Amino acid sequence: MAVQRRNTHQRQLVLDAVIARSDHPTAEEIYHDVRAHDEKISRGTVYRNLNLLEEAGAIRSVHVPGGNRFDRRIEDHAHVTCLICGSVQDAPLAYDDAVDARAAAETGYDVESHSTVFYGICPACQRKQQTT
Amino acid sequence: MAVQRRNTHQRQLVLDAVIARSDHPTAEEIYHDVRAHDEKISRGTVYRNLNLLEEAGAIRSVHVPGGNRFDRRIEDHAHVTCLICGSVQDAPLAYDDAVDARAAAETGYDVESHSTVFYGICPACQRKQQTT
DNA sequence: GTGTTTGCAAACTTTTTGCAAACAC
DNA sequence: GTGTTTGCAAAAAGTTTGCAAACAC
Repeated sequence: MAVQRRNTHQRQLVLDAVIARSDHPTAEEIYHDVRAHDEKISRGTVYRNLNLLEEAGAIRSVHVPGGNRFDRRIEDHAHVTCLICGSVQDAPLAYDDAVDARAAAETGYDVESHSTVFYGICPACQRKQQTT
Repeated sequence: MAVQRRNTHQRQLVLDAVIARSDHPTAEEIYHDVRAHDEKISRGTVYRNLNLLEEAGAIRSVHVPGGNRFDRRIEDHAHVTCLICGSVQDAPLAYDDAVDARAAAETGYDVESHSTVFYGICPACQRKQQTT
């Protein structure tokens, strides 16, 4: 059975902070944003709630070089990340359920989903490289 | 200009340790394996060389929940990871270059490659769940 | 000989955790 | 009232770094 969850002020603030951003923030960035609304909330509470909200399916996280990023979009979708500055954005890519079954059949894993990350250089970092 | 690289005993040991494993080891596991051959090598040296070898293209790393894993296979390919124990394995999935161009066109990023990770439950963890 | 690399240890970053008080239901 | 959640602070985990000695070329 799932653990019972209570609706606390702090949990709502963390969820709101993730929803307010479209740029896939880090835990530290969420902590910073939440502190702007509540000077007393602690880092531990932010981390605990990010993990609980992810478990509950209210938010998701993206694993990229440089750490974990949180995502308000909970449907399956791809991302692109910058190899220089680490920025993360949504990327268009049709989600193909069929490949999950194929991967399951060939690996023996009970596959639930998949995630694709594109690696490249973001527009801002491209401009900086040209200046070099 | 790329930094000049010297062929040290320690660097070779780290590379050999990655090549010797097919299970996508963590940095700590590589450190442990290398220590079996050289009691004096330090953690710092292992981390430095893993990063240098990855930069040089001799090995790759996979970013999954739970941390970074190293991979002796340097060609593009997919992975499957266990949501319970964190194990990582190669997964069969045709690598499609065309999607990189599409992602680049729609995001403005200069996309170099992509990586797909399947999430699921590995055979061993499936068996443990049945016992519950 | 020159410049890179190593071992060591300390520092840093990020995340988790124990506990008593505060809070949601 | 009962059991969850919070803030705090410490600890844990993972990785990086400064430096003098050692080493590769």
